Amino acid sequence: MSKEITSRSEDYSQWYNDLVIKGNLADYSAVRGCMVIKPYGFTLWENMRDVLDKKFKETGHTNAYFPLFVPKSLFEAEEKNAEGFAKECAVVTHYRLKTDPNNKGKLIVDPDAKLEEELVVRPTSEAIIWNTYKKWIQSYRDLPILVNQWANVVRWEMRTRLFLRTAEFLWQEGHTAHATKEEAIEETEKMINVYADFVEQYMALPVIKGYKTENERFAGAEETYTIEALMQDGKALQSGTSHFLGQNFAKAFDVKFLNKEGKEEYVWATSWGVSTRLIGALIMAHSDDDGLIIPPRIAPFHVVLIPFLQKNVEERQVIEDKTYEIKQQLEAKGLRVIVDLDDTKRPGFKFAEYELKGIPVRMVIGPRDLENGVVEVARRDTKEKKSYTLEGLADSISQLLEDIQQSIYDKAVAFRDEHITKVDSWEAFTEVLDGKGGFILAHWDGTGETEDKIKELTKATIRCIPLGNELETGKCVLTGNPSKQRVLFARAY
RNA sequence: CGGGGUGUAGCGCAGUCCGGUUAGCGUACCUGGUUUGGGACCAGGUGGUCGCAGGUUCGAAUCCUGCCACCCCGACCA
Repeated sequence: MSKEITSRSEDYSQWYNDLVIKGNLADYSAVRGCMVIKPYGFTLWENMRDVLDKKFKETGHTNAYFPLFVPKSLFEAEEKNAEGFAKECAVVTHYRLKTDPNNKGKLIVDPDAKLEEELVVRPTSEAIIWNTYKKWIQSYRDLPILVNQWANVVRWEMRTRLFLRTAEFLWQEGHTAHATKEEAIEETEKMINVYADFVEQYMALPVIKGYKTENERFAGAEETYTIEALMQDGKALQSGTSHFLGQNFAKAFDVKFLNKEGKEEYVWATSWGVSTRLIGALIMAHSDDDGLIIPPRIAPFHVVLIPFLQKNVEERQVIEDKTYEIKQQLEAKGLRVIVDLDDTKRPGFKFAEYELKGIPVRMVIGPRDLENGVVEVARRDTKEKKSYTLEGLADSISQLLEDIQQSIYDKAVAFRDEHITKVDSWEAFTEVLDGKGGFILAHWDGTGETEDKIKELTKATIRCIPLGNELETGKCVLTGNPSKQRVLFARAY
């Protein structure tokens, strides 16, 4: 009806937009390229954030906060990083507005209030953080520094998409400083594993861990690790990255420490981040033509209770009481529950509404059910309906939620596995790309030129060189030059 | 930034080509009633600077000029 959503087969992009908007996660705003994350969407983000934050703390990190603005001179210190972000930076040049003398009631930028030094709105915080770390670090005893910040960043993208690419987005960025290269690399790997575990176990989304080619690497990094997820349209989505920054930032910001031998050395660095983009990944990986499908572990609500309210006041009260009793039982087990008592809407309407919003379990409570000591339970992922006895209900629902979590994951794994194709010829490469899509494992001669050429010809990029990749001699799928291993290609968001 | 499209009630649209009473339809919303196990029905109602700014005209949603925003595709990117 009014909330009808476009089907995936009809228009995948529109389907995605419909889910975000009509599923109540986010909305467009008056600011170009920026979105409003609505309460329902933000609750989802908070749930994700809480799990990640706990994992960061368990791995020894603490939170801090650094400024939104970066003086241009600091920003440009690490050249490669600065160059990489230069063309998408918002820049503050003035600090005051004034009334337009020619047009009362309107404001203009006061030309007399020009900043001596322009401020870059952070697209990422390495510069301001390493400028700070310089003050914190003198000896090996000051290391490691394991800091994370939850923040907003701005990247002035030409083309934006809700959650996937907006001009401003929310993320966390970890920035660590270490005494040795080995320790920094270990940290980089540790954090990509934290991300992979989170995404797989909580978001029910299987990922492929790997490292990026030089072309795809973060500007200023020596090595970039990535987790790559697969969307239902066969395109890959980079879902998190962890960078080994070597001594690049330490050198740029002159951050040295005295080691145990009393010798001065540059500090080794890492940075790692995931963003609200993960919500986009979640939507595109799991949802269907009826709406969102959200894995229970991060869902804003686990269960919606829909009582069938009767006209008769007494009967009505019985149902209502029972509904709240069930709510309490479920909440006592730690479940997040909402009750819908709105009797201006009919049940069918509500069913569709909560399916759209992706609440994992719907429970219907009516007189017919109560007579039999049961409630009707429908799971969102499969739409399967079943009666559950009231006895031990909270336990059986907890178990059901676990089953749903697992089954969403299993489905995504099956889809992902079906969409990893090994190819050995250029014909097969393009055929798979244009046909079933997904990941392609193919030989590559290891040169950036070949990578660029493949991208130019097909829009496919090397998503990563999988961790623990088997070595296997072969011939590059494009050039026929010798290759030591297969790498993972895909078209990507 | 290039190509295409859209902008009229909260949402979805018609009307624009060919200017002419009071700008219409669906839905949502409000009131009352009947309903309620998969998107209810009847009756009555509220809601509009027709994206913005100029211009042409007796008269502009409609014609002209400029601008803005958003969507889709591309280049760029997380």
